[in-house]
Amino acid sequence: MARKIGSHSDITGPKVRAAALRLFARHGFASVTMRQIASEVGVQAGALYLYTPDKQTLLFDLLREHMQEVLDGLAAEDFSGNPVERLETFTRFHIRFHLERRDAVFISYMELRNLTDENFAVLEDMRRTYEDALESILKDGQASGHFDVEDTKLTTLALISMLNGVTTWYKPDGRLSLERVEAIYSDMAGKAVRMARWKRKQMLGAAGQAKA
Amino acid sequence: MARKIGSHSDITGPKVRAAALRLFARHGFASVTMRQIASEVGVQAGALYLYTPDKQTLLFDLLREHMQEVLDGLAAEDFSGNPVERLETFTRFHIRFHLERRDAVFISYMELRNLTDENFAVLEDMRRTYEDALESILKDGQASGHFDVEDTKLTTLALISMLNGVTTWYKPDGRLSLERVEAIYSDMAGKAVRMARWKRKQMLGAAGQAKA
DNA sequence: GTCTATAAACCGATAGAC
DNA sequence: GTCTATCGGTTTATAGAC
Repeated sequence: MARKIGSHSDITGPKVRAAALRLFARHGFASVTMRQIASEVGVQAGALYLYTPDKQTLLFDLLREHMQEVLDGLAAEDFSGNPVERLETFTRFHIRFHLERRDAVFISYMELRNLTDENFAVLEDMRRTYEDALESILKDGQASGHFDVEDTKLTTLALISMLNGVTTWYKPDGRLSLERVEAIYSDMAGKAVRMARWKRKQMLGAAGQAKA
Repeated sequence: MARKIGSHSDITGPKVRAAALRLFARHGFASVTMRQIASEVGVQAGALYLYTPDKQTLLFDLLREHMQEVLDGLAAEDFSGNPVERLETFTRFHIRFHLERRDAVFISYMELRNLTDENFAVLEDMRRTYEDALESILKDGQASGHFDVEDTKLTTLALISMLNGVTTWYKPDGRLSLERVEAIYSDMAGKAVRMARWKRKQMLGAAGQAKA
């Protein structure tokens, strides 16, 4: 149980990542210095290199960790139900989960170009996996007649952009509660893709005529 | 008409701004050096200070110039017609105009925090003016019964986020033409805010009953 | 595991020659 | 208007003491 004095690897490590995440989001990767991060943690700059081989890898690890959490969180959601319900589950999950990780979301969008090509490719794959989850909902809804979408890929990107926007203005103690924001966005997303009632009736009518 | 040899102020000035815009968008303000910009233009680093007092002012001038162009462009559009038509005009303008200025759009979103508080406030005012133009369309449509929006401010931000997203993935020689992208986005925006037919009928019916 | 000290390079901005 | 040279300060990363 005895721990060597001066050994804080399992404490300092997470503190380094947390400080780096916050500083990168606040000031940008390029303009944050290793000395700033070290100062935030309460160690000297040289000590940081016990926890990361270099500055760029520190950024990459933060972004990969974030994307993995997003994918794990999505996998833990309950996606039973029809496409309309699944879309609501997705939009509510996305808003809630991303609002809790605004620093990481911001960095994920802005600092990708500070990565090497290989590191970028890894994150790009993870992002695509996430987008595919939404697109498959749209495709299913299109097939079942719940949705009326011209282009599922484009619509996927449009919806995610819309949902991401919430991270740029939402304030936890602001005018609207999280529940209300989730509801409004979820409603907008639904309306943007759902088949209109009159159009659905028209199609059902045409199908009936075809049968008769 | 004779021009002093070595005098290229009216040529080099724009070249400096163009190079800075491209480099800032590509690599981020903080990681672009004055020497890189100078090299791109074909002069030495010291010569740049004939065209800007310092690096930060160079960024600010680029962003203010961009926002002014956006506001001028918007003012030149024809906003006659009902709210549904005006919303389409706005969305198509936004997509077209922003896709032609992707570097500036990207920087406008990411590099605001590298500005002084005063400079930031100037751009924030201009941005708000632009958002207000969209919100007034939503308010008018809400009043006229064309739209069914829970919160015009939030919806404004959501729509602009959605439209901005196009700049992150659109490729001029991609699968979809600009016209088609404009049409799909405009359609999605319209559906997201428009009053459903059945709901409008219900309201008109209720109004009729109230009269009787 | 953290410190101090330092290497090697680079930065923004300025001064003065032409 | 542009150049060269340079000042004063910063950076990432490493070496070695404790």
